[in-house]
Amino acid sequence: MRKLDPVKHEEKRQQILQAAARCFVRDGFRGASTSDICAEAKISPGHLYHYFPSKEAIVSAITVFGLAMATEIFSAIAQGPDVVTALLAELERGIFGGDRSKGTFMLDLLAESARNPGIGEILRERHCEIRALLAKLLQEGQERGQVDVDLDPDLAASILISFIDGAKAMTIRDPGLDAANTTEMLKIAISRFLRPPSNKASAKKRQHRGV
Amino acid sequence: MRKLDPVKHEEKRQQILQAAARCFVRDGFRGASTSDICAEAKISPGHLYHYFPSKEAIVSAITVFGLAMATEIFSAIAQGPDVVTALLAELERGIFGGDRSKGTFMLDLLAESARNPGIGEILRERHCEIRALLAKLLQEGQERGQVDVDLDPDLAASILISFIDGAKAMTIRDPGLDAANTTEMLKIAISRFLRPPSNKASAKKRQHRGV
Amino acid sequence: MRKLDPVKHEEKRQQILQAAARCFVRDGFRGASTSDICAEAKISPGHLYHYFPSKEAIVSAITVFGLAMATEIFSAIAQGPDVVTALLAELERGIFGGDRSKGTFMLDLLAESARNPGIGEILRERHCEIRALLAKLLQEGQERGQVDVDLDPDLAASILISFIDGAKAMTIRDPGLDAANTTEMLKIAISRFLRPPSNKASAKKRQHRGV
Amino acid sequence: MRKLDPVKHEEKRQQILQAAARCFVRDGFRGASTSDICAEAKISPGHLYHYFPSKEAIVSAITVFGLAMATEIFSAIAQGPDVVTALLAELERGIFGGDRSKGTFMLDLLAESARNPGIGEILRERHCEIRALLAKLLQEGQERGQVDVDLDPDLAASILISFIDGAKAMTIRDPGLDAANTTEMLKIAISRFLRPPSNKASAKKRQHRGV
DNA sequence: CATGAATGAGCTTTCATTCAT
DNA sequence: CATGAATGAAAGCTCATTCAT
Repeated sequence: MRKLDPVKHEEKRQQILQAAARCFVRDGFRGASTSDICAEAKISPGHLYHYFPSKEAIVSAITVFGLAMATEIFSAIAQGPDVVTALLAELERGIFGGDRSKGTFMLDLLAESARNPGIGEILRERHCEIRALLAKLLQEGQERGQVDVDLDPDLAASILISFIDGAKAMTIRDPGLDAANTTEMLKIAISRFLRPPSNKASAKKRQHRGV
Repeated sequence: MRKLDPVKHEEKRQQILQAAARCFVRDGFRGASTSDICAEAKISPGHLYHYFPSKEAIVSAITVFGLAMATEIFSAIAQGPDVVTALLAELERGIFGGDRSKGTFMLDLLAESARNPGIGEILRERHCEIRALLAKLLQEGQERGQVDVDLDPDLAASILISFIDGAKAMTIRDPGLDAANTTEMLKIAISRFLRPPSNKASAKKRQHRGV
Repeated sequence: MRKLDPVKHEEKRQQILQAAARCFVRDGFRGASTSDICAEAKISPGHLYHYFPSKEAIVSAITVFGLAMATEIFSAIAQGPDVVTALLAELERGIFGGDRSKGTFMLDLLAESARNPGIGEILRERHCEIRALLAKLLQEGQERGQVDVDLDPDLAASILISFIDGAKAMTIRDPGLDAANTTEMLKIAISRFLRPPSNKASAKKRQHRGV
Repeated sequence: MRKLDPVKHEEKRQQILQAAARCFVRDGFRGASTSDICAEAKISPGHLYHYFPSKEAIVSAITVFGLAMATEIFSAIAQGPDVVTALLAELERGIFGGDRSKGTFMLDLLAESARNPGIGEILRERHCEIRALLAKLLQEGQERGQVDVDLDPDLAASILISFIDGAKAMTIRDPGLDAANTTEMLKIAISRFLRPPSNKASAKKRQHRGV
């Protein structure tokens, strides 16, 4: 009669993780209790510990999951023809569109990562993946002449990711911001940042003059 | 009959606030308990409530204080000759220099602001001040021909602030980043963003083409 | 899958309620702490909140329970042949008999009701029930000629209940009172209050003279 | 310069006591804190202990004071021509008139007396005084033929006081009660209780028949 | 006389976790 | 697999009281 189906087990685990994600997005890692998660997942408190050894483990799993999704999104972006266009689509979709509390969740995750070594390590590992993806994209852009070859792809990727993180903060600091205008301005910033200088020589000169 | 030193009271209040700030920087708003704060401030648990009516009030006061400091820094920046230089100095000093946990604190504050209406309001009010300061700086830059006149100063200011927020996240995502290289790259990003297009006509064209 | 015994849950709830009742009787609503209740019920402090959402809820439940018992007692009284006899039996049993601290509990409940709106509402609702019961009893007495028909049953019932409340205060004011003598005297007071005037005409006259 | 005027000291003590009384009437003995009392009396917490060694002492003093007032009132009553009239005047004034929270205060005091030996003793002592006053009044009534001589004055006095206590409970149980109607009904109850039987012989018979 | 700073025990409540069934 | 009873530490906060000035 008993089913020790590992597939079902994993399925349930995922359901709980989804429920936990909703709680964390809503109330933050500290603000959401295991009780909240159990209620959201419609399971008993004891049962939660059948799938996860601790709340920390849930937080870790969510972190892994959340960043895996980010990686996926960036993978999808990588299909697009143009880095700038792709990044902006992501910015518009993920930050000004729909549920802004996901942005808050990311900030929460970052803050948690800075204090919780376990989470921190996960973040850093996954960040490297994402950065590598973006760096590769930039490199391809450089090869196609769309991106300034003077920019170190890894470092530029880090900066671009920081722009995305910052944009999440922006919606909190100033919720009244117009999405279209802001995206347009971000587009200018990013495209100017990446675009090769019109005059190749000027790039060198600019660095020397320190503008 | 004599009213005993309200100065001393304020002094102690500030001491407690400093202690609370250290706790919040270390453990976050949720992670730090009133007990922790009392221990750090070397006072008894009951005495804390002689100076603050609730933990929330302490969080508010810290938020006000922290953002007032940010405003001050930006006021100081405004003295410098050049927006870009000033912003970069701040980025280098505040983010890569010294105590990076202050960056984490800011992310915590942002996340808290998104969920705690009281804190949110404080943040938004102060953000407006800071943004206005920066916008004025940009406007002056535009008048001096240092900044692209096509950029809306308010919106550009918001974006620049988001870059600073993002940079704080960057140090968490990638603690190994070299400060000098990263600052240099940020300098490129910011200066390219703000710099007037070499050819004035091209600016107009850009808008028409919608690039 | 199986829904585990809601009967057991209710049983434990009742046990805790009994323990709380003992604490409240002993120390009053304010004087008894949740710790006291937990100790009396032999459960851990956290577990109390598995059964009741707050101390206030326990107070409410106890109030409901205590007044339900009072209603029952009055229902039982209503079986007796005679209002006066029944009331006196209750007075003797409940006030001078056994545990006088239950009287104190009732005074506590009354004082709490005056200040705590939630408890107040419960008291008033239940009081109406009890008063109605007693009023019906009086009406039947009037029909049988045992009770003065000039007395408004509702008002007279209120007065009789106030005599019972007052009797509880009496045992505190003067613990040395002899139960038999006092009951006898109360019997006189109540029976004279309710008994139809020997001369029917005099009743009318009394009202005209306003004595 | 320093005034160790014992008169002023006593004056201040009384002021504090008045303030404490207002707090206790409003919030009860347990519900009112020493802080509340200090705020109401406009003194500092430390200063309170210059006049009273503890909160308990304040409660005691208030108890003494409150019951002294009650004694005074009954002394005043004793001037009137008729016990029943006097009692009713007091009932109407003190219970249905003005501030009903004073009734709640009395119930609080009774409950406290049952649990706090110190307060209990004060109550019982003062109660004896009041009862004696009332008993004397009743005795005089008996001598004048206004009161049934078969009633033991002390016991009847106790019962009458219990009616007053009960009336205080009545206003809590049923705040909508009409003062005039209720007073009228109480008048009937009290006057019938005390009034000498129209036929002296019938009194004896009544007791034997057990009506 | 008077202030208000300071204490520390205790309050109600929450929470992550464990255990018996 | 699943429940929910049970725990105990810790949270934020209040309070009567003491002490230095």
